[in-house]
Amino acid sequence: MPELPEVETSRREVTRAAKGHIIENVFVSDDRIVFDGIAPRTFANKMKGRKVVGSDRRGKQYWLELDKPPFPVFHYGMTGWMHVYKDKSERPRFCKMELLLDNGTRIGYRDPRRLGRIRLRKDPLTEPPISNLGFDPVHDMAELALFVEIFAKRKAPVKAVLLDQKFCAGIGNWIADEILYQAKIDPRKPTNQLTPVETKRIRKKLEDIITFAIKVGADDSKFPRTWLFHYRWGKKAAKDGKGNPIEFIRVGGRTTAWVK
DNA sequence: CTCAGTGTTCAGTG
DNA sequence: TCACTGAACACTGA
Repeated sequence: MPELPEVETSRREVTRAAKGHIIENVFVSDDRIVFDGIAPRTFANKMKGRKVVGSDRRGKQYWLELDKPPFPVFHYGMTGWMHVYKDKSERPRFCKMELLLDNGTRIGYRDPRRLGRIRLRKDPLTEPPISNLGFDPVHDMAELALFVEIFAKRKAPVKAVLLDQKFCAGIGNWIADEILYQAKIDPRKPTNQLTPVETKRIRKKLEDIITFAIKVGADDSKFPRTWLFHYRWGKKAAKDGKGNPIEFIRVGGRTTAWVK
């Protein structure tokens, strides 16, 4: 479930569990895809004995700050998630990495589809992939002027631009659809054809939706019933909260739910 | 058995 | 170089 609010919620849970503790042991699976640019064993060796002092995030990427670099950077892909538990027997299926802390807590990264990535960086903010990201709505929310400027230069469908992490870091498929549904804008409309008023609505909804989703810990049962989110998953004859039919089309290479 | 999926990357094209 | 599009990646579950 990992878009910005889900990743932020997970980061907070992991940080709460790990901050101030020493990593006593590390389990790694021999997965050369999920571990990107580093051998799993090397990763484990670098983590062992380190103390977790904090964490930070940009877009869908976050990292743990240790008492000395390099730091582990996590990206959940489509199916990655971090689990916190006490007993080894709770280690999840498809576990790619597990940190054992000095208080017995275990933090395990699970990723069945293996589209997530674990990396090691000395200074995550200044190195790829994070250095390639656009603004983060929580840390560096862009001014309206920047939205207008970038939208004017592009002609891709507005949904495709919202999904572009070089524009804005953290938006994924459901948030892009939610923004455009609430802003009442056709996802296929090229950004260079949006009016200033439409652009302003998009910016506002983007900020509101992400802020709210984080506030409720990305618990979708707490999302307002007016949000498209609750109605978009039933593929057949889906209707929104007002009974309007939801259409499913393909935009930006993704299934897109919207209401005319 | 087939296909889509809360994401990213890469090849091909303009 | 850049922007854009669509396929590829890898695997589960409907």
